Amino acid sequence: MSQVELRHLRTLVALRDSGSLVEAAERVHLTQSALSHQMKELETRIGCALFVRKTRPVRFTSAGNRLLALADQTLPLVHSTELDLQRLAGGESGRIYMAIECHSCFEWLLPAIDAYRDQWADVELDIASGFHFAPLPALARGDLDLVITADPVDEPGIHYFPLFSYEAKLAVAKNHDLVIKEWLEPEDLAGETIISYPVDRDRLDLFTSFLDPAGVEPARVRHAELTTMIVQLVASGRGVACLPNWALHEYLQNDYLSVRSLGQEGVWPTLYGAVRKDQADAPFMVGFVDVAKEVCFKNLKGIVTAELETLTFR
Amino acid sequence: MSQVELRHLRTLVALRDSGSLVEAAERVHLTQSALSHQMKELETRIGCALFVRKTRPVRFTSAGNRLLALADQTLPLVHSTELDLQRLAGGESGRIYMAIECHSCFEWLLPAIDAYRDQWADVELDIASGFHFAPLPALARGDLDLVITADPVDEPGIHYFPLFSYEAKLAVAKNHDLVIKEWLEPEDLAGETIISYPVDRDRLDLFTSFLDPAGVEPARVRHAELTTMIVQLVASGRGVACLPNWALHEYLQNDYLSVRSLGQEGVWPTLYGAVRKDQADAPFMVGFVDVAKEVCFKNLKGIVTAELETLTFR
DNA sequence: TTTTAATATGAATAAACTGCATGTTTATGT
DNA sequence: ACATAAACATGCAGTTTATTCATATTAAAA
Repeated sequence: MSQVELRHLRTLVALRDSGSLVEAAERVHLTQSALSHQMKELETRIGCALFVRKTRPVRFTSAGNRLLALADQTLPLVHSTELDLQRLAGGESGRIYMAIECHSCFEWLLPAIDAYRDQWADVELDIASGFHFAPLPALARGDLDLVITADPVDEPGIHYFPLFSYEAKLAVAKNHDLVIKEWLEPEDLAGETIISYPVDRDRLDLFTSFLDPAGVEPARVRHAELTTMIVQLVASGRGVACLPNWALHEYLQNDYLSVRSLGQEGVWPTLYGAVRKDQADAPFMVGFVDVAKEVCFKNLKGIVTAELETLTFR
Repeated sequence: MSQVELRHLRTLVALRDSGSLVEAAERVHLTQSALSHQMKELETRIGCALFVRKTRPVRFTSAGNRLLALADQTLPLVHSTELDLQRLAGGESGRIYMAIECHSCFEWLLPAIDAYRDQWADVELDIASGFHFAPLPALARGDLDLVITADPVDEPGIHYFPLFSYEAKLAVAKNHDLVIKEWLEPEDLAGETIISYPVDRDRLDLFTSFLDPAGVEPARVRHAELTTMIVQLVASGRGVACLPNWALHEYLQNDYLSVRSLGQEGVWPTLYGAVRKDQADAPFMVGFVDVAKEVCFKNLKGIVTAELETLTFR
C-alpha cells in the first residue's frame, strides 16, 4: 500500500534540479540505469506516471509534483534530524537528568548548571528533585544520567568521576562542652543527639567512617530536611550535626556555631559524579563534570581539596 | 551518511505505541526478529542507541526521541500524500490544462467549468488562453490535457470525445442580397468578402467543407478576433461570416442579422474534446466531458444536436 | 540520414531484509 | 533462591530488492 521511500523523494528532487535522469544520477551517486529502474518501480507501485521523459527538461505529472511537494516538506526535516543525531552520537549533545544524594550539594550545583548551560546550550538538563527512590538503579536503568554521590558503590556499568574532597566536620553550638577539644573522638558523641538528613545511616559518613568502626552509638538521632534547619537546631544546642565544611563555611564566618574535626586527621569524603559507562566519554558529559569541578574550585577555594585531578576513581 | 528510512520511523512509532518489540512487530506486520535486526542496524548506522530494551515499556534515548519527533512530523505528510496519489492514480483527481481551437467556445465552456468545479473540487483546472502555438502537439507532449477542437486529426495517442454537432451557418446583413435564397450554394459566395477568425483557412469549415470542394474562391478574406466584432462587421454589410448557429442565436433573437445554411443539408461540424489516450478513461477527465455535454445540452437546447451519445469518434 | 544524447531494458551481482531456530537476558511468582 | 515465562538478541539461510554493466531503443540535432 504505502511504498514511497525517502530515496524516491531524493531522486525526484535531483531530477527536478537537473532536468535529466543522467545528471540526477550523478547527484545521488547512482547510475542512470538505477534511477530509471527506481522511478519505473515507483510508478508501477503507485499506479501512474511521475514525469514525462520525452522533454528536456523532464516535465512532472500531477503525481510527480505531489511527491515533489512532499519532498520539499519532508527532506529538510529529515536532514536536520540527521544533523542532530550526529551531534547526539558524537556526544556534542545529549540529556543529563541528574539526582543528588548529597543534600547540601545544591549550593554549588545550581551555579555549576548555569555555567554549563552557557557552553552546552542544547543539552537537555533536569534535576530530579523529588527522587525518593534509589538513584543508582535509576541511573543504570537510564532514568537518570548523572548522580552526585559521596559513596560510590561498585556496580558494573557505572563510572564515577571524582569532583572534590571535603572535610566532614561536626557542627556544635558555640557554648557546647565539646568545643574545648581540638578534635573529637568517637566516644565524645556517645551521649549526644545527632541531627542528620532523613536518610539511611549507612549513607552518613559520621556513622560509616567514624562512629560505627569504633562501635559507638549516639544517644539519639534526629532528622531535618534542610541544611539551614539542621544548623538552627545545632546552634540552639538541640544536638550536633555532621556537615561538609563548605556547607558550614558561611555560618562559621558569621560566628554562628563551632566546628570540630572527626578524629585527628578528620574525615575526608570524596564527592563523585556517577554516570553510565557508555556516557563516561561523551564530551557533553565530561564537559559537565569539568564545569562542575571548576565552579566548585572557584567558589569553595581553600575549603575543599584543590588537587581534583589527582583523585583516583573506580 | 544519511541512513534513516521511513520504515525505521514507522517501527519506532509502533514501538512507542506498543512498548515492546514483540507487539510493535505485529503492528508493522513483521517478526520481532526483523525489528530487532532493523533497529540494531539503524543504531549502528547513526552510532548511538535509540532505546533501552531492559525496561517495560521500552525507554527511548535522546536520539530515539529525536527520531520520534521526526516521525510525528513526516509520517502524516507521507500518508496524506499517498492518499492523494491513490486518487490521482485512480483518476479521481488530476490536472486539466485546456486549450480551445474554437474561438466561440468560451460561451459554453466557462459555465461548464463552473459546473465541473462543484463536482471535482480538487482537480487542477486552467485554460491556456494565449495559446498561439499548435495545441495538439502540446497535448501529446503533456503541456496540455484537453483541447476543444472541431477538426480531429488522426494522431496516435490522442482520443477524441465528441461533444455535440452544430450547424455552421452563414451570417449576412439583414438587407444582404443573399437573404432571398433559402439556402446557399458555394457559387453564391464568389463575390463576397469573408470575415473569419485569424486562423489558417484549412481550419475553417466554410472553406474545408463548402467552398474548397466546389473550387470557389471568395472575393476577399478579412480577419477579426472576437465574435462580436465579426457580427458587427457582418451586420453593417462589410462582409459575410460563417459561425456556429449557437453563437449566432442571441443576435438572431434580436433580429440583428440573418443567417442561411451552407447547402441544402447545411454544414454540421462536430466539436470534440481531445485528450491523451492514457487519460481517456480517467474518471476526472470523463467527468469533464460529461459535464460539458450536459451544460451544452441544457443551454443550447434545440440549437445543437441532442443525440450526443450516438456520435462516433475516432 | 547520420550522429548524438538520453532513456529503457535485461541479466548478473551485490546487498538487504526477513524469518526460523535458538540462545540470552529480564521479570515474576513460588 | 529457584523456576518459569516473556521479551529480546543472534546466527544462519532463503528470498527479495537494489544496483550495475552492457546494450538496445528512442528522441533530438546536425
